[in-house]
Amino acid sequence: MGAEDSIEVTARNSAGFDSPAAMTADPVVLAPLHGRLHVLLTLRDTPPQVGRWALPGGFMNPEERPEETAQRKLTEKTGVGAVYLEQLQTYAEPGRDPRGWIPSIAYLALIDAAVLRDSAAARWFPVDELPAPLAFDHERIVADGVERLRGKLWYSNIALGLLPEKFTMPQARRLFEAISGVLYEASNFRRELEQSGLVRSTGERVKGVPGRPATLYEFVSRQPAWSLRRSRTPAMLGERSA
Amino acid sequence: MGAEDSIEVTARNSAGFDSPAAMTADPVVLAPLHGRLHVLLTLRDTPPQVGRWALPGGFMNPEERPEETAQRKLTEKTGVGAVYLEQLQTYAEPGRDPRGWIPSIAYLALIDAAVLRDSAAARWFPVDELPAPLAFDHERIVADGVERLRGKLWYSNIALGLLPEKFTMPQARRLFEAISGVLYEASNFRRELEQSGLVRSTGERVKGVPGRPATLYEFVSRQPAWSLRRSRTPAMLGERSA
DNA sequence: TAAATAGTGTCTTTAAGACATTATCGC
DNA sequence: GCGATAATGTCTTAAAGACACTATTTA
Repeated sequence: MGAEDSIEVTARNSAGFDSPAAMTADPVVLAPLHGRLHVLLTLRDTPPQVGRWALPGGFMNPEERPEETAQRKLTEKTGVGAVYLEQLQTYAEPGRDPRGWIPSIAYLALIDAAVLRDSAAARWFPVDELPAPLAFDHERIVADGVERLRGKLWYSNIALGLLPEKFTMPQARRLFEAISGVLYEASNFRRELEQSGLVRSTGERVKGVPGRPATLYEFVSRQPAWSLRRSRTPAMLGERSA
Repeated sequence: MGAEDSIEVTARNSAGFDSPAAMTADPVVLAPLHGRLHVLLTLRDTPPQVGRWALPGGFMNPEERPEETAQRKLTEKTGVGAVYLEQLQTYAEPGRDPRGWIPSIAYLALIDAAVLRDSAAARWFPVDELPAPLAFDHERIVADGVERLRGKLWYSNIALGLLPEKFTMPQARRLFEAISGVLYEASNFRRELEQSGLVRSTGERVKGVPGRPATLYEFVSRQPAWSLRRSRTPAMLGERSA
């Protein structure tokens, strides 16, 4: 306490009960850079915890949908919007913020690495080399965000939005490798992505590079939330009749 | 507005900004009953939306961890604790609560059907036959909870906590069927559960029932969050070296 | 013995890891 | 031609659906 007492914030509602002092939206902004998964952090320059790296979040307000707040804060820091945004979890442990009762809704946000621009306000860190300690409980939030992305990698098309309009198979593979931290066998990777039906060859080829030129692929559709890994569905047995 | 204006609640923090008027924890309490998945709802008896069925939630406070609030509210309504509790999502759309800015943290809670007791304050409804309309956005929250449970059914041991100390294979199978709404082929189901290593035969048998007596099984361990479905892991290719 | 339910065995399809081989580029 | 990289083909293992058949109880 002591020094941080001065910044404590409290709130009461008009019925006379305690209410949250505020609520923040904190996006875990992830992007693959140099073959590794990175997270965007900002250096805190106002109390509390000045000098620590933190998620690029901000306070919410009653008129804005929480996703919009997360998206807006993110655009303020990076100049670009997220390719993908989904709610992670809400962190509301007592004492997580020294200022008082301030729950945080965390978001998983993916950014297209191609449109990234450097920013004085923010820096990218490899997710497995964070500058410890992070502000508040942000270390745990980053870990949860990374876990969510890796968990959904093969069960949705979540990562495909990070690829450019046209891309090659090795390019897609390296993206998946950067996200998951695992190496995939090239021909098997190709087979799975082709069989998914999500992509289609354009017939064009990359040129000017050493080695056999790679074929360019494009997306059949950019619809969100498809499943890559299919499993067989029962034929004889089916939905239980209500 | 009009009639509901009278119950509007607002809050400001000591820094002079709007703050949430309150925050609620709303558990989606699920249990298999009579072979179907049911959800626990309470009838609202105070404004707003008196007479509508709602999730058995309540207001949070700054001193309590949000899971504790959810667990406590649940015990108040049912007399028992949850076998399983995990955070679902936070709902904070503007206007979701006519009283003002009141976000809700929703939880997925599973209750052991064997210890259920009837309660005047709450009733069980099949998840596909809800009394429409539910209060607030609770219909959507219930749907999200059911989806989460079904999604995790085969990728965790989440459902096994709903079985008694000793159980038979057909019993376990009917539980999975009640949750997923899908029928499983008996011998394949047995194979998967046996191969998972999560359960072990006790050698005992059920008696006094028509038909061949079923063998009783027990859990090897009750540790949470195991994975049932295993997939092969790459042998030659492995973790990327940092 | 008949009906009912539990349990075993096995055939088949297919997802997916491993890896040898071939193709096509720049230099 | 040579090194580099992409693409194809195929062998193998194992997960899992389908289903015929056997076993053991009550009535």
